[in-house]
Amino acid sequence: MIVGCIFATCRRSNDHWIISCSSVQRAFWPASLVKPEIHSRGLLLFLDLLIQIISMSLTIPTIPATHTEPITNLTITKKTKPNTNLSLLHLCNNLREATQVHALIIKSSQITDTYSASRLAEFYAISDNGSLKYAQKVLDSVQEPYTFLWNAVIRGNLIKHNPLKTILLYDRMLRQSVEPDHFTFTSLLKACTQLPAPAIGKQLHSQIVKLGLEYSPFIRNKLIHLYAVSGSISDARKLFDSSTELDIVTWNSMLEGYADNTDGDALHQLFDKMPHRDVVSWNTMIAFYVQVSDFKQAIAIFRRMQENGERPNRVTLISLLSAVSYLGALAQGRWIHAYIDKHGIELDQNLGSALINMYAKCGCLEGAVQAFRQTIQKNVDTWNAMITGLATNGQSLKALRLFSEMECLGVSPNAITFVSVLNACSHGGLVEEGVKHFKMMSQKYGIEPDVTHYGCMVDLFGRAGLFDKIEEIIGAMPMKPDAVMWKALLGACRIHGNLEMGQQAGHQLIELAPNDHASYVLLSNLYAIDDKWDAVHRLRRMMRERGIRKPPGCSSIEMDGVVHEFVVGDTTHSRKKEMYEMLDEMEERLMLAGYKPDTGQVLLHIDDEETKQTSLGHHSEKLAVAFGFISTNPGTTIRVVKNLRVCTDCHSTMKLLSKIYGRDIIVRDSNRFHHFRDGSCSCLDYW
DNA sequence: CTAGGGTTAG
Repeated sequence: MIVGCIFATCRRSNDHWIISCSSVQRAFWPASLVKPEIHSRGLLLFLDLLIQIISMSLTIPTIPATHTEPITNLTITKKTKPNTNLSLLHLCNNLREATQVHALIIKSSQITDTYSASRLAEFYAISDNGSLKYAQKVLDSVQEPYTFLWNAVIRGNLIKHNPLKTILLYDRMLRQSVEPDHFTFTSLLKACTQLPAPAIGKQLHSQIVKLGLEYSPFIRNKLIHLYAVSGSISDARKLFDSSTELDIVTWNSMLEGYADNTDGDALHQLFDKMPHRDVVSWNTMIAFYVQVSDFKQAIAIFRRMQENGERPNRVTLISLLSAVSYLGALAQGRWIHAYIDKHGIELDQNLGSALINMYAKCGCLEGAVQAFRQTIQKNVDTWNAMITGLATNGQSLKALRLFSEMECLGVSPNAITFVSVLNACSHGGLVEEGVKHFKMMSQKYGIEPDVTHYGCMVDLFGRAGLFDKIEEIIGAMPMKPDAVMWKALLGACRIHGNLEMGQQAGHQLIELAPNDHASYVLLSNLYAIDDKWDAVHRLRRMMRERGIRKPPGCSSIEMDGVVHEFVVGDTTHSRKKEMYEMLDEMEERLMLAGYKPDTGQVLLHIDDEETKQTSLGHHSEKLAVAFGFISTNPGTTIRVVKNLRVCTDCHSTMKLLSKIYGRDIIVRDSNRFHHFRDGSCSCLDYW
């Protein structure tokens, strides 16, 4: 694109460059190349010209293609006052280069010019190759900094996630009698929202009113957002209602306020009233329903979004994948993956991790591996998602192998990585590996274990029945055990029949999580194994008195993109008759295979042995599997998601069923995955 | 002369 003529001379006057060449030589614009005369002044001028052209501060004359005459003189004019140094700033690729330009600006005394200083400070503050330290230096070095300069540094601190500094800078700005404008306040209010510091926000609001800036739509939207998400939803609404012109951001800010306050009714009302909706509006709705665990509604909103012709973006897809993961709705998850591929959406680290996580939560490791491969730019989150996926799906050794691979590639693990790795060890019964990695995290990577890591160790030792090790680790850790840890211990005591320690753990757990039904149920299960029915009844009574109810067991299975849910003894499904026939057949074949019902964990106080059995036989996961059997071709993998932990009877039943019917059955319970195949389970009968 | 708003996984 750059042009001129062969052996030209380059002259520069105040606001333009002239390239001239002798009339003998023909110059073509814009095809031929420029070769300036090699004398130093001409060369320098020419380089200057090139830089200006690259930084686009020049107006280059266009010459029609029909022009065939030789050109002897070209005049290139400047768009604005030429400022080579500042133009260079935008060509800087790293901080070193920027400081060199900074030096040029100082050398040429340009730094005393407030405009140049501002642009320099802005570059340091905002750009990726910048440095807040240098921005601050520029601010400090200028005799009389003015609003723009302050705004640049303030905004820089906000962008680089330093909201507190942002507000402190504002204080200094006022002391130096620099008047803030609406740009200043938008940054400041955002800082207040991030902190959050609603009280400071209120003070700012009054200053905004004093300065007459309250009618700026930017400021108003930020204020609404701040009030809405920091608990003053009515104040937000007041501002919203008093606004004369509402733009889409105003609506979305208010919408997000209701979402944050989990006020679904107000949210929906507002959403329905919106004159226009954009992708953010829809995303807010979807994220809200994911947040309140109404995943079906989240997907329903997405359907509506599509009907309205709004194209989903990355955020939409991530929220949606999260909903699909919870539901275990693999077909819908696959649809999203196909959508991503079809629209050429690149798997960035977030979307990639969300996709890996979705496949893993649906018990589909092949999909997870594919998504992992497809994510080109992997970060620690990508690796974590894959390691977690392998660990939760019972592929402990593969998880550990992947961890080593990650280390080899020089990716630094973080605290979450170690949660996954330790989980892999505990689920796989790899005590030594677990201990090794537990030590590694602080010794090699300087990551201090938190309560979740200690919890993993309790799980690890608990599974192996090493109760003295557990006491050791609980005694040595610098924090108090949390509910998760007590649950892990209680689980271990149940498996190994350690009534005494289990009792202790159970009571600690009930004290720590008195409103969690699982606390009572786990302890009750422990008692039930030992036939301590008195204790079981006491716990039941305690639950009743405290108004704590065990939610009904509920299992779901996805069929042709529809999620079917079943509860114990469900009789509402349209194919109920076939299902119950299938259940009878299953029971018959189970009996033939030598199955004996395990009634030990029927929590309900049912005396009649036969009723106990029926109640067991109709546990929701069995219904879901029966439905799966009658709805799919032989050999198809059955994937079930359960809201509670699977009981021992269902567990042994599933093992047998997988063998009898020659089917892989994958059950995700509230705690982990069970891949049943050919009579055994990936959890190795420990959960 | 210059700039700016809302949504994101594990």
